[in-house]
Amino acid sequence: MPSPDDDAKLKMEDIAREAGVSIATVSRVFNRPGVVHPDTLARVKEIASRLRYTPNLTAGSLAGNRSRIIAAVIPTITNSIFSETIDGLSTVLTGRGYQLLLGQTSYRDDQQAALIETFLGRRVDGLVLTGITRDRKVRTRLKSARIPIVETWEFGANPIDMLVGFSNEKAGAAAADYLIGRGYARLGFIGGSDQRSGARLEGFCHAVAAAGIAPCRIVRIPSPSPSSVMAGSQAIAQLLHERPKPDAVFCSNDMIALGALVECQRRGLNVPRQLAVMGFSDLPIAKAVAPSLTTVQVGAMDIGSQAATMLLEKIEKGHIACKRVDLGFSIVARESA
Amino acid sequence: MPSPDDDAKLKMEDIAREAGVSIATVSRVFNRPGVVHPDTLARVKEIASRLRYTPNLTAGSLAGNRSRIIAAVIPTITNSIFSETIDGLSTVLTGRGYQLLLGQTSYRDDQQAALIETFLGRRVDGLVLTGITRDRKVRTRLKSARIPIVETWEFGANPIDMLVGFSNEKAGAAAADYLIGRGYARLGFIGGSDQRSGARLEGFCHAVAAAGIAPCRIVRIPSPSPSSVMAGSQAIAQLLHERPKPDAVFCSNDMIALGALVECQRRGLNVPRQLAVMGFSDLPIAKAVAPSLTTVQVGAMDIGSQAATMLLEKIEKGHIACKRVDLGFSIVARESA
DNA sequence: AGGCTCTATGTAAGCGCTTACATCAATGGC
DNA sequence: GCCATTGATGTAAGCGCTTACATAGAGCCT
Repeated sequence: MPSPDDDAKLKMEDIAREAGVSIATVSRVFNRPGVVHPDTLARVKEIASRLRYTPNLTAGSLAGNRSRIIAAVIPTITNSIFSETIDGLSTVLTGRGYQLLLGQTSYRDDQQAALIETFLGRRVDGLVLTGITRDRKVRTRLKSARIPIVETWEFGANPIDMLVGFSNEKAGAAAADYLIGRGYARLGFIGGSDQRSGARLEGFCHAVAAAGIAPCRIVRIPSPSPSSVMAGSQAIAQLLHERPKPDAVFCSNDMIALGALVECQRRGLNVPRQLAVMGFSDLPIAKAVAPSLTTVQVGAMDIGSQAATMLLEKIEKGHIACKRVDLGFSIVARESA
Repeated sequence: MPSPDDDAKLKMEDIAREAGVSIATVSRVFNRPGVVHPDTLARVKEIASRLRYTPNLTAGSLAGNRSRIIAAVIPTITNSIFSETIDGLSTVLTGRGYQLLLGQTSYRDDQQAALIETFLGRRVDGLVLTGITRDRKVRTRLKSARIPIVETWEFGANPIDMLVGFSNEKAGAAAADYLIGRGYARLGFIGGSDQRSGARLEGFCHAVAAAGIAPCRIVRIPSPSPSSVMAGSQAIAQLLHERPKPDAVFCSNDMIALGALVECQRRGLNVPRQLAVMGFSDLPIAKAVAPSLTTVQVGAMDIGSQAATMLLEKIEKGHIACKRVDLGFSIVARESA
């Protein structure tokens, strides 16, 4: 009968003894295999795997002052756009030997600050934040932490460190311009109440004003919403009460737009003839519904992979050529608008 | 001009010196505030916050042999059912002072094994796995790791440690029985090719056979599918070629069902009159679409929160009363079937 | 042969905490 | 008044690694 927890308390020392080398050499085998003699390398590896030894990464982190952990702070993972970003992040990180620590804020600033504090205490090697952090105190704290940080999902002038995203304002304006260009003249907007939806709304309204048409009708949904789809249906119902009725509506995400679509169908309204509906983010579902959803494509997953790539470059090289990446957006014209 | 990274290298020693106490006392202030004198407690806390001291959790983990990190391994975060589970997990863990390390397998067993190995090296306090692990080697490794482990999304007899889920087979059978009870007699099945979808299919087919009706038509979608919705549309198209045509179809998740719904709508087929469609998991969207989706409700988020709760109980008390929790499922009858 | 350089490995000093145990003063029972 | 008890704090030994520096041998040049 083998010891019940043989591998549990195995340490480098045990491998070193067995292989007749020093602890340092075993450490090198795992961290810089290139510098150890091929024979030694093979022997140590063989012994380690035979004994089922797994290096204690916590000890390694402490001694090496490098955790190989990246933390990401997002509003909520249940919003598909953020899970896409996390997917992109996670895939790149895992491929490069890093792990992902995940925190959700539920759109609450105090939660965000608390999570950041914990992650800094954990001595993560890098941090991915959703949106641009505006809180002065948090910004200061983050800057003095001196670790690579990427802010995402927005684009602006003064990131804490690095930035990957796009201009939500321009995207909102582009959506308005697209609708106006298609001949719609009574535009509605349905959006969340977070910062980024706000920016889209702003851009949207500016473009509407610039085109000299009537100001748009607005419905905003409280941020931690149980179901965006349902909220979208309700919001469109509200918008349809207005006179004159809107002939097109821009929704600040695809799920809301989907809710709008469904509600139109339920009321027998033809989309886009009687009401055009436009979404935002181009989730896989946008292309699959009928009528397919005209939307603004923003590469949610790319934001994640790009953020990971930048973080790793900065961590490993110590500096990075381009701190701000504008991934842009594009209008995907489909059937709904 | 303040030191540029004043808080970066602050340690307990600095706080202890400033407060005129020993390091041990500072440690107690953070870990067992109850045992230190109220005056001392207040003084140390004040100094720590004034100096912006954050304890190094990595050092704490090493010394205390407790990381306060739980790792979760899921196939992919982009599948809503798993992001709901992660949401449940994350919310409970954060509320109790734990962090979540996330890993995606993309439905690949080698990836799963590699992730588990890394997480064990990280000395996580607990592990959440998706599905029941069948690989002998991995099971052995996991058992000898002697940390609390919860397997999820299935229910069976011999978990590695703990288990929270439901019987996919019974759920599949229940879906078949429901459809049969509603008078449908030519049943189709569309599902993923993972273990759990397989179990649902099995239950479904058994129930169909038991009812003495014709065996069901089956379409299986390769597992890492870019879009379940699209795949659902394509699969239903395939199924509609069969003769006699199915009069009802059970989809192993709501997104596939949604794709089926859309395709029916596109072809002008009335749901449920010409074809009944039933989903699985009861995502928020199921209730919101038109026709609303009849589905099997399984509490994806509850699986996460329950897993977290069990893990923490076992970690903190050392044992747990009930190692296997069957969350069950229920049929939610709506318009589509 | 002496002195270089280069490669492979060993030595040992931490990394910043936690915690068992020791200490000491105050308290209370008898 | 003495001793046992309790509460608050200090002492110091690690936790399991990484890494700067030291060492030793091999190969090469002059």
